[in-house]
Amino acid sequence: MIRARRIADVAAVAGVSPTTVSHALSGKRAVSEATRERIMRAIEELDYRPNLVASGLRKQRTHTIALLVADIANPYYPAVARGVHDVVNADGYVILIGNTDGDGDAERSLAREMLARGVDGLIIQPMSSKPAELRSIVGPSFPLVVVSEVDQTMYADAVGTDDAVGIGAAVRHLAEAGIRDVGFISGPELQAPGPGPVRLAAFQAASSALGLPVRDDWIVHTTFTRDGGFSAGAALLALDERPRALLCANDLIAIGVLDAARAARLRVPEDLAVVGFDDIETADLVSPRLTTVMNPAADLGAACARALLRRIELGPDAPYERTTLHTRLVLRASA
Amino acid sequence: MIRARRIADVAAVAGVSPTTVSHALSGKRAVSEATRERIMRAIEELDYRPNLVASGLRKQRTHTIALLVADIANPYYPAVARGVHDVVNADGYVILIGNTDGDGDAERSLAREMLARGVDGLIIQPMSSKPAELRSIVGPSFPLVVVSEVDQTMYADAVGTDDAVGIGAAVRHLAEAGIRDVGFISGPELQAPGPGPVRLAAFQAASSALGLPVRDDWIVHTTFTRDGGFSAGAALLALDERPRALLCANDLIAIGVLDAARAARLRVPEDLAVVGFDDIETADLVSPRLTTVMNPAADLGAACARALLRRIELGPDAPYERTTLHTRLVLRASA
DNA sequence: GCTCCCTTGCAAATCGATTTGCAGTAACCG
DNA sequence: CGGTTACTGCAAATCGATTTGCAAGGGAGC
Repeated sequence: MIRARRIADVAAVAGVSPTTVSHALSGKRAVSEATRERIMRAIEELDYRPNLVASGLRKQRTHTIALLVADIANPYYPAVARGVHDVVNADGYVILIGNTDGDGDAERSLAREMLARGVDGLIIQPMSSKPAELRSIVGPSFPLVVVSEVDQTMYADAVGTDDAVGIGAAVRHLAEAGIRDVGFISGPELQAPGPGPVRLAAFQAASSALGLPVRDDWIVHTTFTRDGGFSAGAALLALDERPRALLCANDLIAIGVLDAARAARLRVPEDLAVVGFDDIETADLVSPRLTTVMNPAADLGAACARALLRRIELGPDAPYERTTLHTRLVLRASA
Repeated sequence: MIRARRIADVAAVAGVSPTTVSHALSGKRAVSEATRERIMRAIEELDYRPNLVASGLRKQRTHTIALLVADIANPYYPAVARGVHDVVNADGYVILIGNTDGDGDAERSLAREMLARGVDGLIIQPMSSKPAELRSIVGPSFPLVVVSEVDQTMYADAVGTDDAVGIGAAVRHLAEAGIRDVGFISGPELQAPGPGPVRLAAFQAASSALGLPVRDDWIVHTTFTRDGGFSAGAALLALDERPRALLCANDLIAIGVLDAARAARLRVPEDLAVVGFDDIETADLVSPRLTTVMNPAADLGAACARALLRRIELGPDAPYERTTLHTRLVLRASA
């Protein structure tokens, strides 16, 4: 087995010390043009690639960042991941990815797992952990970006979307169509500020602002999946008094509701209006095409990545910042 | 700033040497029950977590693997990634992910980038690089799993799907419905054995096996996207003699073809039958529901992960193995 | 010609965990 | 009671790159 090349091998071939090779590569100290030339030729010849594990140990910088999402197989997150990837890759970083399934223990243990591997920063959309907990896990000066609808700049840099704006537009749109009996299907019922509760609160706020009643029995929690939407939707549609419209905390739930409506032989939007959230690609492909709130996933990922790189560069003393991206209602056929 | 705890801190608190702490943790050498107890208490008290960068440097094992896909935002790959994730996570591994966009240079440079970070293995679905090239990059004894429709056990462990079986079933299905004029929309035209060319070849083989003509002007290449499918489909449908059915190298292309058919005011499947490949979730949601070849993405990811872990455990001397997963035709409404 | 500075290079310490060689103690046997 | 074995523990070397302290050599200035 051929051993990987070390910096010492390069130094030997070039006839200099490892120090000089390192300086030639990093530019931390001047190296004569002739020497640098010899070193570069040696590197070429040996196909030398610096060992980033050793370098990471010494420099305490691995050029690796961690991205923790609920479920990469959920259609919303890949776009986020891609946004992150493209921004950080351009700066020579690679991504360690983890799926938490929205579980608080998994979030915390994966965060620790990543930290132990010396990542330079962490991007996470916490579903069950509080930002303060995460901050205490990673330590006070570690680059941490949380995705959150509410301001978290007490604890970390934050990136989020103005979900309330999109939800408000959706409620207003329904009200203008004369629809007052609106239900809401949220995500799992959790303590921490995940997207479900935030969107639910926005729905309640928008409704009362318009003087619309909010019925507790028309507010249900389920998983962020098509199946979850189907069963929650079926339950609501089986009520004696059923809502005339359903707002859903994400598109998968909304698509499940479309299934449920079809199963209940209800016409959409005539009998039941359905509004989703996220505007995943599929939203434009289902029948009827889904009216939904557009959530800029790739932009969000890119913004997170930029916030993280900025923090890595600036160090821990600069004040935390929050970036807010905009949502908007996309009118299609389902409402 | 609070420094992270080192093994020396634990040793000091427990009143032993770092050696003993390491042995207590790894079990490589016996440690008396009393000592182990003290060490564990010290670890608890200090919230010590071993630095995996240092450990990785010494042991040459980072418990990190790399996964290189064409585009994580493409709906097929997240399922693969999830399958890989769940299998390796259970063994304490985390995943470094990279998007190659099917570009050969990106594949090779990302592979090197990952190697420099000391990953214990690499899973890749090469779109433009030959397995032999990849093997030469990673070195002869490095754990490498390639996803490929054709056997690659000359160079690496391989996992693939029997795409020809699914494509054959699709062609036969069309033939049985009396459809002989079939076109094929493949992926980008590349030298290496990506999924596009393989599926195209399977189509040609299946057609001639059934004595069906294959017209070159009904075979086109495009990107693996909905837009690609739309423009390629529109071009084919604008021909004077247009095909009666279109097989597509993936579902996104097929969905784009459905768009094109709608734009050309053709009925599907009456005027044009459309068959996709992959069976992504969206395939069941479009209108008409897409007939497609099911490609077991999560299973594929899991199989890759198992193959890689097996290779890591067995070492380089065991012969390369190939795992083949099965595709099958899913009949829905579009063909 | 002498001093001072600048350039360039090297030896050695460092990052944090692992592992090998060596040794001290206790227990056990005949 | 001498000798062997088993059990524990430590000091030091190691993984590979980076960085600091030191110094040699050459050139410039007076």
